[in-house]
Amino acid sequence: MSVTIKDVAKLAGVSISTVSRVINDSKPVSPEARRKVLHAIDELGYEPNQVARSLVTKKSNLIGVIVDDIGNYYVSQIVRGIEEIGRMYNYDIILGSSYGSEETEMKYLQLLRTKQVEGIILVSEIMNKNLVEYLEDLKIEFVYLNRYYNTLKLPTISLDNGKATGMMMDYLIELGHKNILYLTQEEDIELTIEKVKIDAYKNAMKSIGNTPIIHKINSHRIKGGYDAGAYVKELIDTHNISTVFCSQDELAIGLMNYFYDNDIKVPEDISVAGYGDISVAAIYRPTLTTIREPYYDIGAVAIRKILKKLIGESIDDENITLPIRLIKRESVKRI
Amino acid sequence: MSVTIKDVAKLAGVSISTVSRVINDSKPVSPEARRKVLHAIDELGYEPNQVARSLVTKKSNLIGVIVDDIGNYYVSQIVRGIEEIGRMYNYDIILGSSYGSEETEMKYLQLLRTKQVEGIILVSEIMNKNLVEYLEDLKIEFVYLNRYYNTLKLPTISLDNGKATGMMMDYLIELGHKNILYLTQEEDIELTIEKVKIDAYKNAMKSIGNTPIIHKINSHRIKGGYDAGAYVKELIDTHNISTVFCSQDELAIGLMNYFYDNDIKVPEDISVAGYGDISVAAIYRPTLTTIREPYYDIGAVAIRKILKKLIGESIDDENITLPIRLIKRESVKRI
DNA sequence: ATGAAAGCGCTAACAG
DNA sequence: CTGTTAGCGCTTTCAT
Repeated sequence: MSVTIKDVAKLAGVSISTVSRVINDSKPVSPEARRKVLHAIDELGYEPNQVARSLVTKKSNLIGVIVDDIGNYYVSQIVRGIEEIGRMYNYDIILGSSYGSEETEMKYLQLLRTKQVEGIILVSEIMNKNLVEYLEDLKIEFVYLNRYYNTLKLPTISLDNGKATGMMMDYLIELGHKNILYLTQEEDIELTIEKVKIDAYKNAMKSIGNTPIIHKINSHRIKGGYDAGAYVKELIDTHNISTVFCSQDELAIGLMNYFYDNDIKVPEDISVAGYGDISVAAIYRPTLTTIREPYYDIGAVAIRKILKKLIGESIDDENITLPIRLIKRESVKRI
Repeated sequence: MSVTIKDVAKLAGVSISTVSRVINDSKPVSPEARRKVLHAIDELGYEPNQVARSLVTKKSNLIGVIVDDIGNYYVSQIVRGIEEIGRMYNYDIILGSSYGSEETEMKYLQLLRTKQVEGIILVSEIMNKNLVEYLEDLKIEFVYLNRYYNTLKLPTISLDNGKATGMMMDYLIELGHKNILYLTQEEDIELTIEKVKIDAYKNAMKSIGNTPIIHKINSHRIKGGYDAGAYVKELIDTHNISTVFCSQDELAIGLMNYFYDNDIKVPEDISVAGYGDISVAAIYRPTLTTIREPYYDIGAVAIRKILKKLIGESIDDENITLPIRLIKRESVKRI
């Protein structure tokens, strides 16, 4: 049996209310009584039972986080942001991974409700309509993060992906590139964040009087980039491409792997640019020129948004504009 | 106000005990009553409050997981293993990262106690003596996982690192390598898992009548491997080294980066082997020959161990021997 | 098979 | 400033 508030009260010779008061600093307590209570707590090694406390206060100090796959680098960075800021305000996170299953996402969502979490952050990669509906009329605070899909109806943290794409294009053009191939995943274009990026790419190409050359594949993984290699190589030859700009770093890495395996030198023979700045981007050789998406900050802002509703104005809003940065590395060379 | 068991009871026209019985299947209930209760639950969208339930049953169905850094690939794999198995038995995880701070580890530990977690898994990278003591006389089930240090007093999941090192050495020797440099991090050798690996390396070298050549550095990160590059290059030249065997993949990748940046070709000029099979090992070019440590399984076994104590024999023991595998890739070539 | 009632450990009026 | 008391939502005897 673990030690309860009663044991402390008894040992200290006061009532349980007094004990409660000192551990919560909720009401004035005489120095004498406080001393005795503190002593008793120390003596007994007492730790307040948060479950009991939650039951009465309705505050679990728990934020539920459902992610696609904690093994993904960008996901882990978001979680890290959530966690670090959460800890500052004494909130802990309870974590679940869905691995892309709609069913699992829903299951976790229900579960988190029963655990009385005060807020939910969802890091998803799929477009789960059921879930969107479910969330909409949920009384719990939540933020919906999705790297690929736009969900206009749900509170989220968004970045100016169009501007970022434009930055990269400006850079490439400045280095003398003209025939730039854009490699992207094909998805339901209307719902997709990719739409604005594609538009930005097209605009940039038009601005230099060039025709956009887009190749869509059905993957945003490394393997997808690799498998697209052969066809991309054809496009390079037939269209005199000097740079392949990939909509995700994973595609870029896959493509560079293909090039390496087929003796095509990056950036000597062809430049490659990515988007995301996943961890390998700086480790791989040649290092990958890319756009850095501030995953850590996205997580941090997401939980701030929730905490703000929960504990109010004491959260520093800062109205952070999330910094998207162009990271110049070795995979793109001047022509 | 959310809907409680009382509301269900009222609507169904039965007592709360009856409702409790049907949701827990704890005692026989007449079909008629059951039907009414189920209907009411459905009508109201009732979800039992787990906090209240935990308070009385003393079962939170929560496992606390404290990790060093969820952003580390191997850590995320362990967590994934913990989570997937936990979910099978209806246990959720509450996660905290310590980022190498002893203080944070301790803080989380206390916190998890107050949250009434039923078990704790610690994935640490440091040797936190205080914590080891604290854990020792804690009544909560726990497993201590540490990739670098041995803690004989604590329950853990251990691998045969010596055997794995031997496997790699046999492979290298079989390919004709004789002068093999072992690159490792220097630590308090007695407490370290590295000790057995170094011994295995030495034995293998002696078995072919060669003198061990070990270079110790004070890091197990990519940067450490990179920074060691210049000196390693000297050793290669002076000792006619044909392979550098690194005690961690991170060191191997750092070293290969150095080689790439200095126009030394792997594996043509020098072979490199790693240990761990972190995610980049298969992505990097050349792909890294290494030892695969079964991180996912380590997590899975860790939580199984705890659940076994918690729910008893119903957990399939399997007495899994964790598979350590030699992964042959491109970074090592036959001489 | 079912309901009444006690109690899990704690907080928050309420009365002094 | 302090103690008494009434719950929070649920499970679990104990009667019936």
